[in-house]
Amino acid sequence: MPRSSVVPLRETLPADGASAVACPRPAEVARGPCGHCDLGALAFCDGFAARIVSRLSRVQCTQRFEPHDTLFREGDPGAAVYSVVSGALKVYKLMPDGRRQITGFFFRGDMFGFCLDGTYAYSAEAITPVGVCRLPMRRLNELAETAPEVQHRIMGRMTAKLAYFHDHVLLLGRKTARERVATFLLGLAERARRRGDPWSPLALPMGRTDIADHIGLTVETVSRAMTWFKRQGLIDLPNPSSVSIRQPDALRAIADGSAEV
Amino acid sequence: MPRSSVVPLRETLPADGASAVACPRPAEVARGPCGHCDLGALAFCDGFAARIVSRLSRVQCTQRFEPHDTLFREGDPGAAVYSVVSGALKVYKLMPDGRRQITGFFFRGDMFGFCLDGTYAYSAEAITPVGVCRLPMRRLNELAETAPEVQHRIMGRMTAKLAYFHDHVLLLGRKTARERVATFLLGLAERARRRGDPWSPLALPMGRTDIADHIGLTVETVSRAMTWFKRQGLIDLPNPSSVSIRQPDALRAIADGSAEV
DNA sequence: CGGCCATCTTGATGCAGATCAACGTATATC
DNA sequence: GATATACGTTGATCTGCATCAAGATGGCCG
Repeated sequence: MPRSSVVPLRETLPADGASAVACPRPAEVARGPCGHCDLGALAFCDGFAARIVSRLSRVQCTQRFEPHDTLFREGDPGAAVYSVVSGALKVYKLMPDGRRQITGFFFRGDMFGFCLDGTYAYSAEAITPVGVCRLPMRRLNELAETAPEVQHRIMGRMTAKLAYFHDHVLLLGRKTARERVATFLLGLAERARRRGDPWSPLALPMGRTDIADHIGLTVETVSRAMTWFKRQGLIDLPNPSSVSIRQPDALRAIADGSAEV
Repeated sequence: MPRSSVVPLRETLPADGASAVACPRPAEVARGPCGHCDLGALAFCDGFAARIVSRLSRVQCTQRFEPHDTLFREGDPGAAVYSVVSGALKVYKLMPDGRRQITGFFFRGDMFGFCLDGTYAYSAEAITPVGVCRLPMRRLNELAETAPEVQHRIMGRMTAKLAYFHDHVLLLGRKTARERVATFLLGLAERARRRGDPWSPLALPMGRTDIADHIGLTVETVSRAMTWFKRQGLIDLPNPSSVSIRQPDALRAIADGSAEV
């Protein structure tokens, strides 16, 4: 049995922890399509007709969470989807003995929280301070009935997530440790680039343990792979939470499994 | 590097192989919501208004494939989604060196073929003789604009697939060989039960190599796990392509990682 | 400044599952 | 019925990564 991080199954923060500000209506954050966030083109509601934006704006609710806060837990009734406004968070499943699998990291512009049978199949926890835009699924469905573009956008986000899972399943099922780490780093860099964040040096807000629990390895193996890349001159590690990608092509070759090494 | 089945990267059948009958319009199969299949409540169009069913019926196209036929290949322009009418098929991704990851098996009532940027991110191949109902994505989107129930159903299928991936990623990232095989067998049985097929003895239309390439193991390890379950009296293997689940609870305990062994 | 704690890295060792190698078993072909 | 071919099972050995163990590094707080 692989070790994973073996979460002690202790109680984490209640989902409605004190640090979660409940739905402040005033537009306190900044400019954006609906006035509630500063995501611009990354916002879920970007490009929608004014009528739709205004209705979304009325049903949405902005929340903030601190590191280690739990947004919701596996098994909770799943009433809403979330759009990340700022910060980073992770979504994971636990096994009865504490083995953990992180099924996704989410950043500015990402959406998560889709669920089947009205129950979340996984838990969500903030990594850094996080701002989210919470959209009740019921309201979203109502709105979507008369606004095909809403449905279309939701489906687009879900399709992207499905594509990501196909890749990740290939990674977990068939790639070696170094291939996994290389793939992970390049994937993070690509996502940073797409949302307009610096991708080299690339920020690694999550710890080594989280990385390990995402790509099916142990902390030690992740660390060794990183050190090896560094010694090969493929990356630089100015500090544990950022990476400079020095030779993207070489890293890409490793990630694809086409490297000669 | 795990061995996987190392597909020789040879050319398989062209996607429009001779055996694929192109869109016979007459309702040749049997009774069903739209008259083109006999899926009943499993059909994509089940329960839709007559107007919708009739429009779906006009844009759909029934195809048949023989074992080893390729429906589409990774990188092909992705113009349609498929609903399985009969038979079994698999969807997979390849690495440049031939390592293969099967990302899903599909049976009667299942849908697949959702794709991002109009390009399939994976290949699809028939395992047994297969009948599918092909729905052009463009037409489906048009229809969905005025029929929220269509959008809603598509989203439901996608959400189910996302939930499956969360579970499968946990399996691949954190479960042992026996846990994986137990989980796989129970998952197949559950799906068979839901679609009204016999679940014990359970049919295994796919070979051991396919199973291995789905759950991230080698054929030998899959075989050994099965033999072990058999010796423990948890299952019976009347022949390689069917399993009788003798002790579902014990198997479930292993699958969950809560077994004492 | 110094001690503490969490996190990351590095080294030594062990083992689950991959690999290599036969050997059954079943279906197809002539 | 003999032969061939694909697939599944079983055994022996090897190895990549997990595990165990111990430093290094750095932020935080008294």
